[in-house]
Amino acid sequence: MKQRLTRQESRLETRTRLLDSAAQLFARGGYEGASVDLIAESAGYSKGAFYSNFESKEAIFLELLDAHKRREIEALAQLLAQDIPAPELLSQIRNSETIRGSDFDFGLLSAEFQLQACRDKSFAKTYAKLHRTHRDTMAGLVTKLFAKLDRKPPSDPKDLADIIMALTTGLSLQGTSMQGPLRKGFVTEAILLVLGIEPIEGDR
Amino acid sequence: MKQRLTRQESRLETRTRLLDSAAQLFARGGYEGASVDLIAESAGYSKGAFYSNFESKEAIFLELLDAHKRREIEALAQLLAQDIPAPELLSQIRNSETIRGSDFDFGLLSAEFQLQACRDKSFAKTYAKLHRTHRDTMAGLVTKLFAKLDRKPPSDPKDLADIIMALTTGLSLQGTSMQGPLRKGFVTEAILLVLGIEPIEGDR
Amino acid sequence: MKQRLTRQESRLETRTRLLDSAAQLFARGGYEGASVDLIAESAGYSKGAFYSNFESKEAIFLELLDAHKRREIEALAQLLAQDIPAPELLSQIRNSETIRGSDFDFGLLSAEFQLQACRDKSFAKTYAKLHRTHRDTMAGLVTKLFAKLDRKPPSDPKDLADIIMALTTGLSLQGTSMQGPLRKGFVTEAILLVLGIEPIEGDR
Amino acid sequence: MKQRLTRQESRLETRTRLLDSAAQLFARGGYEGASVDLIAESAGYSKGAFYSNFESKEAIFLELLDAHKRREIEALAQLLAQDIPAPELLSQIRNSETIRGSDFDFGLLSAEFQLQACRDKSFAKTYAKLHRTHRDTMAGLVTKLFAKLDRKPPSDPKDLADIIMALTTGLSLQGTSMQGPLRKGFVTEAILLVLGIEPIEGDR
DNA sequence: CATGAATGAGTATTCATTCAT
DNA sequence: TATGAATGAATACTCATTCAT
Repeated sequence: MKQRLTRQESRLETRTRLLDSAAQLFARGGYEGASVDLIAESAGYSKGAFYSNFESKEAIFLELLDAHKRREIEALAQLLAQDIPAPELLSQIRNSETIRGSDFDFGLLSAEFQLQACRDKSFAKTYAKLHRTHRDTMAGLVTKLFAKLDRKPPSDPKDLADIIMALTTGLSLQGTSMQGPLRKGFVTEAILLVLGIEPIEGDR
Repeated sequence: MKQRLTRQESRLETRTRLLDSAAQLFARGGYEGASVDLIAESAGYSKGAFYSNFESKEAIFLELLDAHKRREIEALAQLLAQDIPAPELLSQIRNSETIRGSDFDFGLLSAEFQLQACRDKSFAKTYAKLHRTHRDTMAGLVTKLFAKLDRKPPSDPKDLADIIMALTTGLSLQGTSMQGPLRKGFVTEAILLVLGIEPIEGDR
Repeated sequence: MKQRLTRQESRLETRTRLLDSAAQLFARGGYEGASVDLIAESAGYSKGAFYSNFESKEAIFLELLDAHKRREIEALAQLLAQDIPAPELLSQIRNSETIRGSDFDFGLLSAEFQLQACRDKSFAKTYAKLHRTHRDTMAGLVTKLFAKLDRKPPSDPKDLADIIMALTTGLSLQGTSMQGPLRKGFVTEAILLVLGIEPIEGDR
Repeated sequence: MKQRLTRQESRLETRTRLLDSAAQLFARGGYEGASVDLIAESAGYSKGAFYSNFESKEAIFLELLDAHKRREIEALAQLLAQDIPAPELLSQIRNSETIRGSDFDFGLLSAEFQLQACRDKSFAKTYAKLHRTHRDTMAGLVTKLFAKLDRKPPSDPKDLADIIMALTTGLSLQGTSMQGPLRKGFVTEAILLVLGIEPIEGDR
């Protein structure tokens, strides 16, 4: 019969809870709006626990950024790996972007990251690297997509990737700052517009 | 012989200087990054002067937001009023969005506004109203543009307007958080892509 | 009839009180032992008042050090300027060293300064400069004293000055760490011993 | 065949290593400057090991103080026990005080002890007792020295002992807070000055 | 005995805001 | 109206200590 949590497991659980709390709070209140105290408390721990798991507030923020970007890249890479027809691929792009909109908004978090990167050199460096990786993966996706459609991309795939990412962040920011969430499928529609692809019937 | 400034004029000058300083500082360091002290000092006044002219830090931020959006709307309205050929109209869209990139970045400020609006109900309300006006004006522009080109817009002009605005903010954020400014004309190119219009020769 | 304190006077008073509190608390509890909170509170002000008057804890410490050393140097300089017979000069040396032993101990403060200087480069630099000035003034005193006594100093006056200062600090540290204050006149006696001068009758 | 360390030996080794680390760190950074974590880590153990061996940070500091003073007393006692000529005895006094200046500075540690004793009653008591023993031993040395030189001490040997000890600490503090170490032989020279003994040729 | 995760009180410092001048 | 001294709550971070493993 299984004992209580081992030390490793317990530490991992603490880390995870802190990361979850932090993600929510950063998304809701921004980098400045989420205090270490609040993060720790809302995860059910003391400030000390926070600092025994993360070097600083910046560190947890960066770790979150990293994890977020990795997850997106991962999702895109999986899409690329599949061998499915174009229309289905199209319908999946949306999901890779707007996943997990349930308890907190990744788009907002992303905007927050970028805003912070504008102001902090070391943030900027880390961010730039991740962004580049992400962008390249997405450019690959775009290339593949157009190959499947047997058409030529309307612009350099890397630029298209940049535009798609900017659009995602921008719409997310806009949607949240306005009222509720964006009209379902709006982001996809916008992306297809950029790519010059007719929206698939029934997707609107 | 010219008198000294009247009291009214003097007050206006103080306000104006404070607003200018605040705009620059908010753009550079974000809402939290610009302290009242700094704003006042960099305008050549004391904290007291600030509080004589504005009720709070939030108030000046809101006023700035208002002025910024109004200026954009105004610029767009003027574009609409002109009777110029389509190509020239196109080349002016960019400028209406990214003007004054010299000493501070409106795109960033806009992102900051939206982020702040996500977190503050009363901000959000003010922002939503302004955004709607702005969007509608831009939608009008889009409609007119397509009329001139004698083509059908690829989507609801209001949606296109939303997308253009999101794109502008998103690219601005992306550009600043990465390295230097965006490739010249990149924003325009992206907007034309969205609208399904071929980039004009020589604009790239 | 005099009004309330002017702003300048009021500010000065605050500064003075804060400096006094800090001096006492540093002497009693060391650099680390005196918190900014405590300093401010014991002076009857808020933490904010402290920071509106001093840039940092280090700053007030350094200012105290400076003032303390200046006062000592001043006192010695005045002794030098007088035209009094040797015996009286001798009897005054003590007082110049142990002044104001009433509410807090400068010797301790001095030891604290030096200890801190051992650990902080910028402290060390400031301290070294002050020490050198102080030492040179005291060396001048020693030279003059021996001239009056018509004798040759037993060693280089600068070395003698260093020794006298070390002795003062060391004895002060010793005296305080043991029980009560040192036996009256003990420091003088020690100094005269170093200088090879017989203690004057009645001084013991 | 040699066994592994017995439990006792292993415990002793842990204690010893912790004490060594602590001595170095206290000397370098002061009482506050050396954290339990650092002490343990730099000895190659965890915080837990520290608290298995010492009741508290204060306890290890006190134990260090005790050991340090005991070692000095022991060294002096051995000097006393020897039957060597005066000049050689003189040259050995220095070493008994300033030994082990290699990897960390006892003079500084001593100042730190005294400063701490000023602030903590129980520290003060322990310190006073040790100091008295030390002083008396040194006073014995002084007496013996003058007997050998066939001269009368210039003052009460106990006072002379106090002065020598204060001088040592004071010069050590001064030397470290200034730039590099003291001029070689300076402490000895100073002590001889206090005792009214001409520096031996070649010692300078 | 040793580990190291977690605690929680403590530290220096910042900053929007107030108010007597 | 403008000043700037003072407030006090908030913030990121440190560290001696405890205790389940």
